[in-house]
Amino acid sequence: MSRRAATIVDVAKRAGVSRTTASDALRGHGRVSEGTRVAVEQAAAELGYRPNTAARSLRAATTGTIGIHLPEAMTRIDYYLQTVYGALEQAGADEVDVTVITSRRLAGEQPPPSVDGIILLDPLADDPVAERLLALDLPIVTLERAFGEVATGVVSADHEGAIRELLDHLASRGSAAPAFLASPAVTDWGTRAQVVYSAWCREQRIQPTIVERPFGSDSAAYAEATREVLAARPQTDAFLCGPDGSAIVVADVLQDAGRVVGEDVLVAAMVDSPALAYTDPPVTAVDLAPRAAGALCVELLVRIIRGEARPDASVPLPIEVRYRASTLGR
Amino acid sequence: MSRRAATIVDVAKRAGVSRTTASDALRGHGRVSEGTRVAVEQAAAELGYRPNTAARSLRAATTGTIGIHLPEAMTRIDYYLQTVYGALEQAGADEVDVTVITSRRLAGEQPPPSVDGIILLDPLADDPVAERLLALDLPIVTLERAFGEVATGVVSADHEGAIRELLDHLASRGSAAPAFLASPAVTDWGTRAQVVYSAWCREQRIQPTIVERPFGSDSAAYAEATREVLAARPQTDAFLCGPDGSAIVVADVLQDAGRVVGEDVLVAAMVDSPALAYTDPPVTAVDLAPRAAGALCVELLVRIIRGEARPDASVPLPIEVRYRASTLGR
DNA sequence: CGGCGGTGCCGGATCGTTCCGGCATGCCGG
DNA sequence: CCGGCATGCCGGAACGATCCGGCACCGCCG
Repeated sequence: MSRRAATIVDVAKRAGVSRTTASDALRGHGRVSEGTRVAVEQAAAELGYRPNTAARSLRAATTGTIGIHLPEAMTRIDYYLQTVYGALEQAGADEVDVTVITSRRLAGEQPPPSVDGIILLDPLADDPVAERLLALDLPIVTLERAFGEVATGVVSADHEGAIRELLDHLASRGSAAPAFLASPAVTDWGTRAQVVYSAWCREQRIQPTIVERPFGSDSAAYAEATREVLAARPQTDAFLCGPDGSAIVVADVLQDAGRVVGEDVLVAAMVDSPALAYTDPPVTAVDLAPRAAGALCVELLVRIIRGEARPDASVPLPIEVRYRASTLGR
Repeated sequence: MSRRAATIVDVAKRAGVSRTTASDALRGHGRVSEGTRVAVEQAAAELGYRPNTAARSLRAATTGTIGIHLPEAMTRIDYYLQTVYGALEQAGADEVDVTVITSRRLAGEQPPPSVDGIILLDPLADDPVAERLLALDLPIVTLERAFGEVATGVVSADHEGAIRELLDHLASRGSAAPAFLASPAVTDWGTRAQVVYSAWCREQRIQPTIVERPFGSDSAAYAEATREVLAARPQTDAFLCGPDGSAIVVADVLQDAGRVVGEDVLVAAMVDSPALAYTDPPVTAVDLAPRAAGALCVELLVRIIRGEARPDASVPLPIEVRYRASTLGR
């Protein structure tokens, strides 16, 4: 804005040394006497010197920035937004910057942003953007889904275990016919959930009831799905709600239909959110620990970039069921 | 990862021209014959050439990246997360990258990320991070609050009008003693809300009832605040809920206390969210259009950076009250 | 035929930082 | 007194893309 920013040469001149010495002094490299170091530091402070990141990146062939991508449909889903913030916090601690790569950003002719590595949040099975990012030949960490062909770090949780825990819990609370409002199989998580539910029903010799709605559907779609289940299978005595935000709608529809949630019908959510603890009744849900998920992704990616972890390392994400009145009664 | 990335020189060699010609051909500058241009483009495609952003930035003294900062306490608040995503979407359209600057990122010794401009989301009155960013002497756009000393672009909504509309609405639905669960005066928005509520009460000759909780409080705090109001002023017949997420809690506490929301007590929220449309009853709220807010900030900042808008330009953000059963009855 | 303007292409320099190697200086031990 | 070595500092080069100015060539016109 005002005038040209100070460069290392300006600092060097002011301290009466060469640019090399100034650089060494500030960076703590090479051999520099104590007095010189102090003089350079003072000169830098006086000039408000800030190293030019572009020059540094050019020289170092590194950017100090990582990219994080989340599928288009997910930008309205609280879970993913939380994940991104978990990542941002960890990135602050690891001293790297984060550029969020939206699908739109990669749609045009523009070259992809230059980053040292990329995090893919639960990539959709056929996401063309994820494909393009994989092709960049950079260190990659994915949340949940490992790609077969390319070696990528993976952070993943034991969703199977959590979902089984929920289903067992519903059964132990007397449910004989739990229905499943499924998230489509376009995410690894969604796919695994469907597989687990089916397997569990088979083991329990229970007739499965699955109703599915597209990813990122609105509340109306979930309401309608609930009514569909009630109409088709009136004996349904529990709902396992997959999509983020669907449980509130399901509970609402059930109450309107005269059912008492927590008493004659149970509701459990596969994705916890702050709201679920304050609905009436509060809803049992799996805390997917999105903040931790984001943080772990960054941590792993940074270690891979720094060569401290194998590029195909795997990190577990602890998740937990929060039991609430919707499955426990009042 | 594999081998060295292709540079413009590699492209030039392969196309049998000089690096200048190659650059001109790809960039559409200078004078290049059609045949040469095609040859260069093909060579670039074959080599998977991607221009080095650092080098380009160094040369151009520009980064093609903007920073967006939101106060620490707000990273758990859906409204701001949505705003960030609105900004990201617009940034994709404007072909700029976005680095999210967390407070933590600026806490250490690390130099701030180099960006062409910065967006400050509703900066807290005394946020040291915001101060540091302002000192960078870059184009700045703020959401809501204009800083006196520094010329910054501003995107702002008519919150006063919206809050007055809510209060008038409550009064027209029979409320004689609306209480205000206030967000603290650490944001411009919070401050303006308190001023409007007080002024409105004075005009209506109504005794104001304000209860305030710190920014980013949890649900328990809002629940306790609600009970505090009920105890102190039992004649309270309406709640105006400031903090994002507080309305659900307030409504819940009121129901537990035997009040019927929408009938003998009204609830209105100053911040809409998807959940509010699906609580029981749905809650009247101001749609603050966070996505649009973020998009407008980016649009304005980009125009300022490109010299197409004055650095102290001001852009209005349209917001709207969504009327629902919590103030309309069933 | 000489000059002139246009076309197509190119070399050098530049952005700011960092690193490699080297040059003085001074000290010490043999 | 001299060789060896450590210390403190510095110049040149390199990272990759871009821009300025210039050069060679061609055709055309007077």
